[in-house]
Parts: sequence; structure tokens; C-alpha cells
Amino acid sequence: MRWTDIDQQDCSVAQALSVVGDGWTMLILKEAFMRVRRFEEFLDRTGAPRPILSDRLKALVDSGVLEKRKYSERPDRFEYRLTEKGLDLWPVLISLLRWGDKWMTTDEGPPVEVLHRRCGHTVHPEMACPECGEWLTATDVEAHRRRIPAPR
Amino acid sequence: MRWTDIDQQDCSVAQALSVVGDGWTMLILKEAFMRVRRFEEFLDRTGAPRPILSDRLKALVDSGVLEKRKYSERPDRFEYRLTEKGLDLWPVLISLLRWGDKWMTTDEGPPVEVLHRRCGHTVHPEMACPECGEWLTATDVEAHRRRIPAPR
DNA sequence: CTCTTGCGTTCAGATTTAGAACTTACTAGG
DNA sequence: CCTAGTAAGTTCTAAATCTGAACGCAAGAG
Repeated sequence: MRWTDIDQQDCSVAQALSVVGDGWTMLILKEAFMRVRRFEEFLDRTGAPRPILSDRLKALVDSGVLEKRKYSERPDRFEYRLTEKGLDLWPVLISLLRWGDKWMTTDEGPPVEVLHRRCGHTVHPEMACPECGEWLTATDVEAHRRRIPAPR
Repeated sequence: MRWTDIDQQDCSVAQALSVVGDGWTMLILKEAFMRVRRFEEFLDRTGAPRPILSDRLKALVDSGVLEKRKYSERPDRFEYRLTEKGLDLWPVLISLLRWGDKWMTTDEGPPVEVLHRRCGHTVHPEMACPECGEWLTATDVEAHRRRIPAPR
């Protein structure tokens, strides 16, 4: 199977990965959450090669994660903003950040701090279930398929 | 910058992505959380090409996310299990699942169900802050760098 | 007129991927 | 003994993708 056909799998994770499964894509989104909006700034911050950035931004716009908006005419200049769909990826990025903080840490402490807008204190978000209110980790749950996978 | 040098960025997300930023890698981990442990089963479930699977498993073992364990001698047979470090990636996978469920859904409903082991009901995990107990989304928080990035 | 900025595209060479075939080591069946 | 099957890989080649540099274009600054 080719990676480009991954969206054919009957699995929400595979579907999600068909959009954000690429490393540069994720890095671009991370910067987008840090309020980066312009081509050249994405280039500087991510370090991605120019054609890659161009390609990934195009794909993200196509999939509705980013919106390309003109912020200047004469000359035409564009910026890329997270849509509602894109903003909903926040838990993915935050989870990666938390994991990186915990397991890939250097001696200088975490490079990025996440502050609660309302009260200004540092937050360390974790997963919980809105229905029962309990904190959740891998061992608290069990995932299973609801449909039988198509025979190959 | 090459993708392989991405771990040099002073950012926990980039550090995390240097380990799990690859699409097949994530797909492999998803299956690992679904209790897949053997080479041939990963092959069937992910649809990844053989050499890719071999390479990615090796990398995941090297980075301490999976543990390679012999489950048979004569002939030697191995299985791959999530370590504690690997289990901690659960929020990343669950976030991808939730996002896929919401935004990439087909008409048949979500393919995978996540059940709370204790009470057996379906859970839809979300992000919250353990300190203040509030539910969090992208717009509730503000991220900023604690260190000045090295000049290029 | 030349330089700079912003946002790209194009190109050639290096790297990676995809898919099939092959390897190794053992078991089971006839 | 011979053949087939299973599990876990490795090796090979063509095709696709990535990388880095150069180029394009439209406008403003000096």
C-alpha cells in the first residue's frame, strides 16, 4: 500500500494521518498555533525547504485546516490561518508537546510554556472524560473496532 | 534543513516529531495500542511495505517507544510492546482519533469505539487542566517560548 | 536603476519508498 | 526424505519524493 492511499483505511486515526501524518505538516501547524501566518515566517521557523512548505500549505488549505487569506493587494500578499477544523487539532499538538516535555527533555527545562488566558497560570493539559469526569490514560480504556475490516 | 535534523530544534513538539513524526510510525503505534504485537500482524493491519515496517520498528525500539521481546526460541520469534514511554503517547493517538471522528467521518459513524475499562461506557476524552480542573481548547491558552531561539 | 521583500516555481541530484523476490530457521504432513 | 507453511526479516530495482539553489514576479525604497 502506498502512503497516499492511507485515507482508504476505515479508521479515524488513518483518516486524520492522511491529512496531518507528515512531519513538516505538523511542524507547520505547530507554528500556526504560535500565531505564525506568513510564508516567509513559516520558512524561517520550521526550517522546511521552500517547495515543501509551498506544497504542504497547499495541501492544508485543500483539506480545510488552513485558510489562505489576502492581507495586501499591490502586491498580492497572503497569510495562512487556522480554520475551526485546524484549531481542533490543538489537542494533538498539545499532546505532542507534553510528551516531548516529559520524554525528550534537555537539562534546561521545557522550551515552551502554555498559559491559561483567563488566569495566566501555566497549564499542563491532560485527557479526561467529560461524561464521567475521570482522568484517563492508556490503561484505563480499551479500543475496539465497530466494523469488520474488508477482506483483502 | 533536512527532516532528519529536526531533533536539533529547541522545541518539545519538534523533538517529539523527530520520533513519531512519520505517518507509518504513527499507524504502527495505533495498532500497538490495539494490542498488535507481531511483525506479520503489523504488516497486515497497517498495510505498510515490509522494509518500511522493519525500519520503523527498529527506530521505535531505538527510541525506547517499543520494546522487542523474544516470545519463542527455536525458531526465534519476536514481539513488540509499548513501553511506558510508548504508552504515554496515548493522548496523541486519541486526539487524532477524536479529530478524525469529528472531521473525516463517513456516513457509517466512527469505526473505533473507546470504552472505559471500569464502567464499560464509551468515552470521548478531551483536554483539561489538572490544576484548575477546566476544560481546555486552543483559544483558552497562549503558548510562548521561554528561551530565545539561536540565531541562524 | 538597483536593491530588497514576499511568495512562490523550476530544476537537477540525492534520498526514500514500494513491491516483489529472497533468506533463515524451524514445524507439519505425506 | 521431500514439500509446504510460518514468522521475521533482508535485498533489489524502479519510481517517487525531497533538498538546495536558482529563477520569476510584483511592488516599494533609496
